[in-house]
Amino acid sequence: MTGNDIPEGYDPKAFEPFAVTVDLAVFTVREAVLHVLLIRRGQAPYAGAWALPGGFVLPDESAERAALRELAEETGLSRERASGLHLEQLRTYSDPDRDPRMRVVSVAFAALVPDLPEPSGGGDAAEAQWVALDGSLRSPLAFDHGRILADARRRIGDKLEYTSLAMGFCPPEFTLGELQQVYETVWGVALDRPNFRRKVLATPGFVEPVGGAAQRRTGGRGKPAALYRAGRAVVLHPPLLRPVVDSAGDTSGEGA
Amino acid sequence: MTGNDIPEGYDPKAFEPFAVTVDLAVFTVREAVLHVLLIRRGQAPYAGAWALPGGFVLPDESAERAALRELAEETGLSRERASGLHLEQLRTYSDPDRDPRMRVVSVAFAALVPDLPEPSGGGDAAEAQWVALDGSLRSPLAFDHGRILADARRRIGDKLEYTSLAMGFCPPEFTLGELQQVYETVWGVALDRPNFRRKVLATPGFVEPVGGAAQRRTGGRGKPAALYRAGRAVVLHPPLLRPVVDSAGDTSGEGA
DNA sequence: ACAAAAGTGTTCCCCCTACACCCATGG
DNA sequence: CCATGGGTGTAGGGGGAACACTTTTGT
Repeated sequence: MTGNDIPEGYDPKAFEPFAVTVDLAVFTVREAVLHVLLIRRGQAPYAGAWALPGGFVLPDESAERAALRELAEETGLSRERASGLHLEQLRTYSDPDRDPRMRVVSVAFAALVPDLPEPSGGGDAAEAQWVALDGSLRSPLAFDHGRILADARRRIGDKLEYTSLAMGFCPPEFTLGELQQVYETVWGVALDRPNFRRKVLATPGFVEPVGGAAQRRTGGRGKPAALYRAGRAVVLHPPLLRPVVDSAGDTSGEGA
Repeated sequence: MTGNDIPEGYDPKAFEPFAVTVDLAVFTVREAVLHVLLIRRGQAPYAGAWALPGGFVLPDESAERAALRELAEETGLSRERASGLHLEQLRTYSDPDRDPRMRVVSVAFAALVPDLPEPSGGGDAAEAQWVALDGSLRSPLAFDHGRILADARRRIGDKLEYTSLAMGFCPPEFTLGELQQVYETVWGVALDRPNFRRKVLATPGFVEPVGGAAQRRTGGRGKPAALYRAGRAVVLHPPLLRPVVDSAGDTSGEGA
């Protein structure tokens, strides 16, 4: 609201103070498995449990800025490199008792990073780790972070259909095979390669070929793939619809 | 984050307190024009300007609860009736100087109401008014509310494509013509009636016919239309794609 | 020579678009 | 009986799914 309905003579400090934080669901794809960056909690509450990285919003920064700062800290990337990553606001979680200690309102963000050479980074954050989302994560996350993570994962999957989001998981130059890997990993389905290729190339400016192609990347055999980089178009039209999956797929490991 | 990265001996009160508020973009369709519920500001800053209704999040309620409370207050509806309305969180706006007086973080919501018999409601809120979004609104909104409104409007338009959102603008029982009106009004395009009908009926459980049909509603001539009500399905699949509009349409009136 | 991965071509079918056409009611 | 809005039918075209096929590399 910002300004109306303020009772006369209202004093903001009369209210119990709200702490405002950001929580980050940072995703990457490593070896065809979706991973999230998590932190093992040291103190109570939820000592020993996994939690999403995050931190307080400082008095002079927006939630977006705080999220970017935290992203850089937790991944060990420089501010410049981090600002090139995809980072988007998810939604805000504000249940009065989501933190037993005090009133904390948290603005959740989802971030996408390519497979980093270093596991996490030797910077400020000590214990951030990539955790696979393949069902092996059994213990519930701290606070309402399980829900946040599930929401973030769903949002990412949905946006793959009609945006260039998937390239956020890729290095600056990538093959169409790598891009398809991302889709298959996030969605947990197999896609037809010829059709995938056509759809991705159908939207002008979605990906653009880089001239000097065919550098050998994935150690292996087979015809060397052409390299592409992300184009200007951020919306994929027509969208790349996810095949309907009747029942299967492992959505486990997030029940918190 | 909720709990990690707290500096040792951290005292939350050492931080400048954040006020947390909700802002509501409440939409309705009246006479084939999209309207928003706005409030004329009395005091500075932005005295005399239009603003979105909203208010503080109280210490013991979530943002969702606060939004519902405000929605009921501003529309004059009972809490029960209001809770039947569509109300969804949009995103959070947290620029440090979005309010010149103090640090205010606002969680924005979008709400949809059917065309109410009463203009706004004789309840608590004095001056809430429906304002047409047809380009006649020239003055910029207070604070960053112009941006919030634009974001809300875009989100609503987008979600019409693949959800049952449009029925939020309709009374409990409605004709397919009325439903089509909603789409055409929000999107600002004309749709082919036979095809609209088929698409809406294609998803089982999206709308369901109510037995005793053909009540005369819109004073008028023509064959009486069958009545439908919202079904259980909330996703429209396949989606009802918005025709590509090359250039025209009035998106004005929101530049703030 | 064979496997593996990239890339191209082609067929079939479904759905969407566009209209034409009938039905029911009010004036 | 005509205007108006509700409802059904149908021909045609575009695009996606499925799959066959060629190309280029490593072993």
